[in-house]
Formats: sequence, structure tokens, C-alpha cells
Amino acid sequence: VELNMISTDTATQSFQNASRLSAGRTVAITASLQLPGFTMTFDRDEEIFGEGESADFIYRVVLGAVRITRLLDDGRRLISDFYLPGDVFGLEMGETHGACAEAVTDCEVALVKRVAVERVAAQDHLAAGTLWSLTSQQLRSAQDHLVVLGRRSAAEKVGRFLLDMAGRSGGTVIHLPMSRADIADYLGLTIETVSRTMTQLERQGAITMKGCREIVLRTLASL
Amino acid sequence: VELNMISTDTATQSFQNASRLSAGRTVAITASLQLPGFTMTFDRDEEIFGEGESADFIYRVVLGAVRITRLLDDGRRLISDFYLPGDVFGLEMGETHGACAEAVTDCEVALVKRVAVERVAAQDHLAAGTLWSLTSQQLRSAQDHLVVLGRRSAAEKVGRFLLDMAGRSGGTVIHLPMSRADIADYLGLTIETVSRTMTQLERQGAITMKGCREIVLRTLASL
DNA sequence: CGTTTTTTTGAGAGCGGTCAATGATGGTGG
DNA sequence: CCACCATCATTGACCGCTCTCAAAAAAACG
Repeated sequence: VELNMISTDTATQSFQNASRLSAGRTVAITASLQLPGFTMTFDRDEEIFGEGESADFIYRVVLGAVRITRLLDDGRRLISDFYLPGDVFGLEMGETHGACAEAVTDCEVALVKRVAVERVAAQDHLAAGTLWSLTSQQLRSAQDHLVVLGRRSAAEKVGRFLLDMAGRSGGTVIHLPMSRADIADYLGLTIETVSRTMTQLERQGAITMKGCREIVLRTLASL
Repeated sequence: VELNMISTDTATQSFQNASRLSAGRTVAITASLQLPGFTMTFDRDEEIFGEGESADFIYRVVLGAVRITRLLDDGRRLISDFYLPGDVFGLEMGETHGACAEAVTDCEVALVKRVAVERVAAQDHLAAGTLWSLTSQQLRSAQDHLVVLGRRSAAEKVGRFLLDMAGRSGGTVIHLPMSRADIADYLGLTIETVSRTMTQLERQGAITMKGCREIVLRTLASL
């Protein structure tokens, strides 16, 4: 693995707000793939990269949450994925990004230059395998999302979503970083239906809500 | 690129019906990635690989069409993708297949052993890049599918599907290899809704149908 | 040519979308 | 610290679209 430092200059060429930029350091894309990079912070709803922009970096969530959105021709919005701390994103693209990444909450993101990653992959076939594997995982995750979106009632969609979020946070107590609008655009429902379904699930005793973002799963079977 | 021949013996270990097997020959996964492999033919609705099976091969459609299906817990079926001649599939999996591949029509498929592909990728970083790129393309295709499935009316879903099929066959005259049931499970609709939507599109003048599988696009704007 | 499968068409009901109003939450400035 | 405002979430009433159930028509198959 080569160790060419990414200069902060290079980074500031791409990002106007250099004050949000940490000094260059080693960033772990995965445990087995560490590269020189840097970190940035983004405010809630701030754009991390836009649709059509050239894909110069690969990203890893350090703190907070990130959503991948696509704008449909009729003005609607679809969220194809949420990324939580530890998740890698920006791989799903070719030369230019096919979707837009935004901060769901204030968040911190680690970046490495794509060319640096590709340079390492060209020399280290283990690293190349890691990249392929990561992309493959995301493909499988997208197909899981398809299953949820495919058919199923609103209750099933919301239930699957909550189970998925619980799985990723490793327990039955969930803190949802995203708004109802985000959930709706992720599940192909309206805000109202998501809200109605949540209260319905609570009345059935399947979940308990402390505020609209703190959710405890009770009877997982009924989800 | 190494040239270890895949013995027909190895193949017959995995496939019972060895009569369907062609002799080993060079198979082009892409133009830039050619490997020793063989071809097989499958009857309509025959299983090419099953969910949970170990992913020993990578496939390329030579003739016919292939569908990737997942069975949902409630017995429903979701089709995540259709593959047409030239398309590569079997990449989206890890150690075991996460979905099932079936022949939509009688078809011919070229196979190469996954380990052979990985062996080449380990030595040839161009080949490794090709694999990453192919997987990445499929990820993007899955995300496009998400957009169609996400929301949209039945008319929009069917319209998008027809436009997509037209794009892949390179014209406005489409031959649909798959049944209404397949289309329904791909779009998250019922057979009846697909059928009704098609006749509705024809009445609007958007398409013309010669039988239920020969479709000509007329006014693309209204799709 | 008869049988089976697939597709089309019809009528009715349920679910989620739409529009609209109320209630909660969070951030800002006085 | 509290009042205010903006944003977000919840709830309600109504309508339209798609699913369901059912039957007829068309196509595929031997």
C-alpha cells in the first residue's frame, strides 16, 4: 500500500468551505484498506455531492447519517439508501455520480481520492477484492430494498424498515436520524401514510414511541 | 490471462444434465475479459441456479432471456432483473447466491468458473477493474429499478418498463420474451393491472400491439 | 382438434393518496 | 427564560387507483 499524502490543497480545490476540512490523515475505508485522506463535516441537509458531479472521492460515514437521493422528472424524490457510521458510499457510481448525497443530520465524513484507491487496487489485488466486495454488498442491499419496495402493504414496508434499522443499530431500541419525509421517500409512501402506520403499529403493541424518533420494538413477529 | 482449461468433468459435477453441456471453449465475459468456460442450454422456466446455492460460476446470456427472482416469505415472487443476450449475471452474489436465476425462454448461457475469474483478476488489474465496473453497472441498474418501483402509477411503471426494453433492443419495436406474470412481479403490480394498463396505453395511441408480446412504441412522450 | 395455460375484461372493495386542519417540536431573538 | 415562529408530525375526511375475485377470450401445446 503506497502512502502518498493527499495534500490539503487538492481537497480545497474541490470544496469551497475549507474551514470544515480536517488535516490529511490515514482513513480506513475498511479495516484492510487504509489510505491517506481527510475528514469533513457537513450541516444537516447540506449536499455532500450532487447528481452529475464527477466522482472524485470515496466516502465513509464517521458520525451522523447520509442519504442518497434521486430527483424524479415530476419533482418527486426517491431515497435509495441511508448510510450510518462505518458505511462506505460513493462506490455505486461510474465517472460521474448518478445520484446526490446529502447529510441527514450534522455529520462527519472521511474521504479518500478515488484515483488513489484505484492506484492501490491496481497493485494490491486484496484491495481490489475489497472494493469489488463492497460494491457487491451494496448491490445486494439495493436488491433487498427492491424486495421491500416491490409490493407489500404500508405496514409491511414500515415494519421491514424498522427491523432493518434495528439490525443496523444492533438492538431493539432505535433512534431514527431521518424525518418522516425521508422515510416516506425511501419506502415509496407519503408522509401521512408513514405517520398513520407508525401510530397503528404502536396501537397494536408492535412498537413503543418516545417522541417520533425514539422507537422500541416490542413484538417483532408482527412486523 | 492464463489459459487453464475447465474440464467438462468439473462441470458435470455441478450439473446433472451433462447432455446440455457444450465442450469447453473460450467464453467472453466482456470483450476485454475472455476466459476458458463452456455453454449450457436451459428449457423455459428451468432453474439456472437457486437461492442459497454456492456461487461457483459467472454467467453470460448468449440466447434467450433470464430472470432473477426472490421468493418472499408470503409466497409472492419478486423479479429483480431480466437479462438479455450479452448481459452478464451472477456477479451480484457473495459466497452463495442471494437470489434464484431462471430461464424466461429456452436459452443458452455461457459459464466461467468464479475462481478462474478471481484468479485472473488477482494478476490482471485491468480484468479486476472490469469486474468492479460490471458490478457497479448492475448496482446502478438496480437503483434505476428502485426509481421505477418507488412510486409512480401503474401506467408510469409499465411505460418505463417498455421504454427500458426498447432501449435494450435498440429500437421502438419490442419483442417481450416474458409473460405478464413476470412483468407484474418485476413492477410490483398484478397481472390484471399490467394487462389493463397495456390495453389502456394502446387505446391512448401510445403503443400498438400485435399479439401480447409484440409491441411498437408510438408516442414515447406519453410513456 | 381438444386441452391447458395465459391473457383480457368486468364488477366490487380496500388501501393509500390528496387536501386540509390541528398538534408537537425546535430554534431564534427579545 | 419565555414568547414567537417555522418546521415537522399527526389526525381526519374523501376519493381514486389498484387489488381481489370471477369469468370469458385468446393463445400455446401436444
